[in-house]
Amino acid sequence: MKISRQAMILDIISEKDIATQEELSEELRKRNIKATQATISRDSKELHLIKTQGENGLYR
Amino acid sequence: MKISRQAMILDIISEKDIATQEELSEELRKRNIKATQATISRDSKELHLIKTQGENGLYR
DNA sequence: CCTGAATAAAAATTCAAA
DNA sequence: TTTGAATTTTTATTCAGG
Repeated sequence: MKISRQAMILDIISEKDIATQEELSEELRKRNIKATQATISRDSKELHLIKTQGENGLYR
Repeated sequence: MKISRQAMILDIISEKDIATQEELSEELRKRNIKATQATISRDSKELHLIKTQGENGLYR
């Protein structure tokens, strides 16, 4: 379900250093949520996530 | 020169809606500053620019 | 309306080279 | 140390389909 996946995404990036949507997909999978990069791209947009620049390029 | 190009980048994005590094390259060229996407990518990192998400995806 | 697979588009990086 | 050209990687979008 979309809402819970997006909530989980926010949870993940608040706890871990995530630099790509693929990494996010992997973390979701560990939590038994299956989502492709395409879906995460759409989620990122809806959640207004941004990739910080500078050394690491993490999602926030 | 790097410093003035980066200053110009900040100036451009404060005035115009810029969504891609190619657009930025074009705007620079209009101002007689030649820089490829690769260079702008590096500048973006140094300047800590971010792409906002949501409808437009502008640089800030 | 939501999603995945495939693809396109954009951004980051590598590899000379100045 | 900075850059461009080429390439790789990442992200956005298109195009079905559920």
